[in-house]
Amino acid sequence: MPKELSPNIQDYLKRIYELTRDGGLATTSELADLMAISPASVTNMLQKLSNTEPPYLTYTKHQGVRLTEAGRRAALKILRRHRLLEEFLVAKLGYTWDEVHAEAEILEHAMSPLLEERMDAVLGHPEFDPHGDPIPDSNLDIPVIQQTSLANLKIDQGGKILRVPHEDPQVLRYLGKCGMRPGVEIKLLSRTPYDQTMRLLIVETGEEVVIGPKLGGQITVRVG
Amino acid sequence: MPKELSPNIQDYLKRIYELTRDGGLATTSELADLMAISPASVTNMLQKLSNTEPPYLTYTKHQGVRLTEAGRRAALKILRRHRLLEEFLVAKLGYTWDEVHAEAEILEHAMSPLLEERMDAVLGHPEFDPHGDPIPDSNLDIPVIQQTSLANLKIDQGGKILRVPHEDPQVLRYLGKCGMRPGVEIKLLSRTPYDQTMRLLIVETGEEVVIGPKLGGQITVRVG
DNA sequence: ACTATTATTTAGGCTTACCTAAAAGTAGTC
DNA sequence: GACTACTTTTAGGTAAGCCTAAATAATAGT
Repeated sequence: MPKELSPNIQDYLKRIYELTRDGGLATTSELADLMAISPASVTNMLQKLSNTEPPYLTYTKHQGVRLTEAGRRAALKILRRHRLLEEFLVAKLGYTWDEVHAEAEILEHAMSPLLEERMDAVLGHPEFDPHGDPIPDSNLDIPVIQQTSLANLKIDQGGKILRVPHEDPQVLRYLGKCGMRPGVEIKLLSRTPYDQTMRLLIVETGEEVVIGPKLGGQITVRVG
Repeated sequence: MPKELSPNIQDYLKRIYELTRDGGLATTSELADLMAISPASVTNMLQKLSNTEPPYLTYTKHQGVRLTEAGRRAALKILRRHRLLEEFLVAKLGYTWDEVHAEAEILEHAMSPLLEERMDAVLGHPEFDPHGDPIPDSNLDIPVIQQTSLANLKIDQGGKILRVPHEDPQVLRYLGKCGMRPGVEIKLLSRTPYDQTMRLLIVETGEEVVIGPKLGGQITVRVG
């Protein structure tokens, strides 16, 4: 019986999950940065979490960490709550997509299994949150969709925006105002040679949008 | 600018508020009992909370505590969140009145002012929670209603149940099954001489209910 | 009024999770 | 291969909030 993890630990696991989605390792300083705490504190916690039974992560000194299966499941559990909450806040309480992240970040740790279940039910078991991020189902399975980064689009290629996985409210408000929301059809008009800045057409409105490569690189689309 | 109080401290203040609603003092052991922690821990916290600037309570060694105005306001803030949450869970997420207390107890500490405001709005600024307890408004004013304990009813006197302020799910399920819910009209049929057990008529259904003096003493009614 | 019981406080410790400062390891450049 | 710069770890410390055990104050019974 895995005992109840502290909110702190849940946060560490969630962050590590996010940092290692590419299959690589997460480093001490990446984590320290992301969580706005000192590297020393991170080292301590990583050591602790790799010496539990079962261990939540595999940790190699000076190299980095990755989650074990136990760690991954714990991370997905929180991620499910987080994304369900975001969807709930938008769908039922009139939040905008830039307001939900910070709120969910706190509420996710105060959420009982019953509440999770009820929210899931009244939302009709949603598959995606307001940013288009997939919500793991109650078995922690994640819907898989064929997707690619906006940065991979070819000139004149169109697609539908799937995910805008930013957390910064300012960024989200800006993107929202441009029409860069999940579900929106876009087409790549041109790309500047040197810095890869993209000029896009919002198909519905005919509006044109300019997006830098850094912002655009994280937005994912389904081409076609 | 009063700094952000920790969940722990908020809980202490809320408990003390509840214990001193009769105007008296709360004692160390009452608090220790209620919070299921040792008396020594309570003493520590009481000393701490009476030495802040501003102090949240006035504490006299070996006598007891009561809240200051700052303490009372902090307590009401939490109480508002707690009761709004209870109402929200019942009205919007299909909870029963015996399930909401424990859930709200945790969520109340994770609730932002924005969330409080949105819940209040979608509920239409409710005045009472599912147990009939009054919800302080956003100025922390509490609706006043003329009420008396069920224990004060005279034989053959009728009234409408206003509050059933129990927390124990078992008790609430029992009372609910009997029809003892806020809003229900009842009439006192008889009272046993020695222990004051009450026999009541649920007016709507014509059903009869027997309630001990301890349970009944906490239920409040509006007579007439 | 005195003693037994009960309630409360003091004293000293533990755990979690953070910190800073100093030591040690890793990597890139000459 | 050695020097510098950077990252990471170790060591030692702090604050919150809980604990137990021992000391002290209040209360109640005779």
